[in-house]
Amino acid sequence: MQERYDAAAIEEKWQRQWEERDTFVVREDPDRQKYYLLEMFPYPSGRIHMGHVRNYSIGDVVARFKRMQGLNVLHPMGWDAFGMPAENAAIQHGTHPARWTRENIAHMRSQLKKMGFSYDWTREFATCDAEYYRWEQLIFLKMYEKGLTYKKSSFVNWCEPCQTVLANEQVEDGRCWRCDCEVEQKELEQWFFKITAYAQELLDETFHLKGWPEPVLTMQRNWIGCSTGCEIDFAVEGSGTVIKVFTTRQDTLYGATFMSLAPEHPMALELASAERRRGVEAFIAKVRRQDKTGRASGDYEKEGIFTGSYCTNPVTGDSLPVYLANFVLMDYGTGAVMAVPTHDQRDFEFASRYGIPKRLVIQPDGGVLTSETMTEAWIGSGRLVNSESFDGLDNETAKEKIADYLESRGIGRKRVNFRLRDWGVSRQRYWGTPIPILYCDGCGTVPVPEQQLPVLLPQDVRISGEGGSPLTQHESFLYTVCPNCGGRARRETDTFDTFVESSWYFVRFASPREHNAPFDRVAAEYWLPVDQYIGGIEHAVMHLLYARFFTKVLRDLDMLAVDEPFRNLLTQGMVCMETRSCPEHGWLFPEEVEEGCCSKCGRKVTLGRNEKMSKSKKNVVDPDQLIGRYGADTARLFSLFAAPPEKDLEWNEQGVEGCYRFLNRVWRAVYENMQDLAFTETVNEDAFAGRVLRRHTHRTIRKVTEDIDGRFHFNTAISAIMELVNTIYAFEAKKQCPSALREALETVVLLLSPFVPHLCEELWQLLGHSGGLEQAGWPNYEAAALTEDEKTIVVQVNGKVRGKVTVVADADQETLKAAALAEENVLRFIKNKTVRKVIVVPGRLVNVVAS
RNA sequence: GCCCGGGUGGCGGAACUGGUAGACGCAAGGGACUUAAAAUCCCUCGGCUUUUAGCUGUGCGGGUUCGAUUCCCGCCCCGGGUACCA
Repeated sequence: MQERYDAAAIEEKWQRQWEERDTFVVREDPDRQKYYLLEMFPYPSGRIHMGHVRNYSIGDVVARFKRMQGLNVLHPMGWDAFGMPAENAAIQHGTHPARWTRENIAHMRSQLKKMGFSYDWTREFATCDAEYYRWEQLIFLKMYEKGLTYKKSSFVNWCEPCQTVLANEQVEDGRCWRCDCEVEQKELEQWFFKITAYAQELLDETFHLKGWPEPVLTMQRNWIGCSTGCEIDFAVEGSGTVIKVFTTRQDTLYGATFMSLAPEHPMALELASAERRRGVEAFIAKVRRQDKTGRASGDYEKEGIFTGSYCTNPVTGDSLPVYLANFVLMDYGTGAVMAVPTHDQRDFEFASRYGIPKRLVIQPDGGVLTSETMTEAWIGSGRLVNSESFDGLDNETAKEKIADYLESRGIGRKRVNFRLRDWGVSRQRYWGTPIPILYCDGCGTVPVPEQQLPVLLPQDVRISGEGGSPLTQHESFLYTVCPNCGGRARRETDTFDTFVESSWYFVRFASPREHNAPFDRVAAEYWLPVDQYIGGIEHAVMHLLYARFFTKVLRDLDMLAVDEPFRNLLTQGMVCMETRSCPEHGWLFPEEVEEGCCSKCGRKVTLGRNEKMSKSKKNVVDPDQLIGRYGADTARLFSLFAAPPEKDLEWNEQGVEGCYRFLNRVWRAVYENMQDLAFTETVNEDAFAGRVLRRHTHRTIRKVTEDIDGRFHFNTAISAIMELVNTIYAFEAKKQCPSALREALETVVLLLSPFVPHLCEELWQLLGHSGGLEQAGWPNYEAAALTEDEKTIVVQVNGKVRGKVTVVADADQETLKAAALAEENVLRFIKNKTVRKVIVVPGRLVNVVAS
């Protein structure tokens, strides 16, 4: 055995062995318990960053742990390869998105391999493979047949000078990130998935996903946003039309004194009176210039305009002015809100601003509110007033009674409304899955026949960033023959939202080479659902909700008998690092800073706050350098030791140093004890020292097993192993207790192996085992080895620690109490006081209450 | 704005169900070994004080409790998401 720990040599050796022996290649085996472990696959941005290292290190610990426990572990990896950055790179550097993406994948694959992650690489695929996206097109066609996808118009961010649609992140303060021109809202016909048809089921199932973090479920419930209320008809005066509103506060209907509509409401213009029309048009145009995100998040001042029309409050008969208001969104409810200034704060402010009357209809218990003296809306409960026959009812009862009354009169109906909107999947972009639809002058919208799939994304395009998607100008792609009438047809040029690819990739991994269908049903039903899914908290709602939706769609298309895709979910925090900037050169990479100064100009560098690592702010650490200097095992260990998975992780180079030192310490612990381990005969094994070491060994097995399994407290698991290593170093009775020493060392190697597999495989072999770690299996602790003879109990007086007593481990309450009251320092504190009460927590503490 | 988290020494974090606050590691200081350095090993390490001990301390202000980092109420700050970044 070599004296020095040589990470590079060991890692290369074992990575080669794993590859040559297909160690992590799996297939379905009905006789073995399966375990499907999945980490969110990466976008191939160029190089892996510490967020990936962390995510995939976490996953690999679980994969290796479960394998050691004897499970049949599926642990695949692939690439979420369509998306905007590839197009941005094409615009900036002229590289074709396909080439850019393939090169990035090649580099990132080699980086992941150097980390020693235990993937079944035979299952790898990229979503930009036609062999993948063709099946996505097929699923779309099946959804189309079933009426789960449809077209409607909706608004997009539009930059007129660039002639292109902008993503929300490309809009900065309402301006285009490239040309800095004002962004406007443009109406386009777009494809949607009917996720709202699944709103109730998606919501109901959140109450059964026991393996998901509660905050994620809460976020999904709030996102789906189920509310029960009424749809109420308000007749427009002097016309035969009605405005339908949705409200959850029908108990305040008698207090409705105006109506507010979204500026995009289809009736907005027709309601404008002749003399107000120009003002209304100007207002609508103004709101269109406000970007969607900003409007929804209340960045803009709340304002509105009177249309000149009135509608009738169906219960009071009062005439209500109809306004357009920028804070009313067409996407929610009916796009029209009955406004009750006295009981809704937004309406209160709006009414005050525009001089609209207020009418109090709910009086809080014991309160004496009047509409004239109110300074804010009363949104709490109370009894109805000014509401005719409903006066005196508490408002919750009134909700029910008024809903019944509206239904009986035919002017309203009870309704459940979801905040969740249908999923718009059209993107006016090149680098995505083509939507398999044709438009024929004679036949209209025609789905591409299944046997003509895939609709291949053409490669011969130039991407300029101007004039929209190059597909709209690609003649041979654009024009084809209508399968119905044989006439000329034009292809859909929109591509899918990339969330569509990530909504079913976990199913494809079960049979990634299947050539006749999206997946092999038997394989998929063997592996699914995913037993443990691991990824960033930023995906808590959208990706995870879409994936759940898709799984249910596949089920209803009779393709897969699975209701929920992910049994257990772990959401990890961000990896952060401080930012650095130079007054001359802007953001700087860490390696561009020398002794606090910019390496380019020598100016003093300003340190910024800690932020999520991102290429744009250059606060990134390249794992390659880390692996080069310390090895993959150290990089893995540090990313796991520095913080628990769900918390944000702040980068700190010195912590890495410590982890590297620890691995050296483990290496030396084996190296230096090799001689002593050679003694196999048991000499005086019952010695007290040996029993103490064994107790620590078995306590560590229990602790590490509990920390890994289900709780993912890797940082404390590693701490516990460090403590055992410290104990081994301090263990003096090596010659007397060689088998206790061997047991302790081998336990360290086994427990540490999911974290630092290369080092541990090597040490396991050096310790004389030929079978490898997976064959060795995960150790079990012996309950008998854990028993203690004595325990130290804390004694408090009035809740403050005043002493400690050592008693036999199973001491009863009376013994504890007596020992506590006899403790010297405790006596000092209860002198001249009366003992009122003594609280005994067995095995922990005694608290003497005295006054 | 709305929804979801988080805030503990010089730093990362620990304390699992209300029961010793600061495990483990980093940094720092002191010492040993060495011609020297690296590596390694040992000791100290929240603050304050009258230092075998006491007071104080988990973002801030209250509350519940024998006892609160943990539970409740009200604030402040930071992070994530907010439907076209993935």
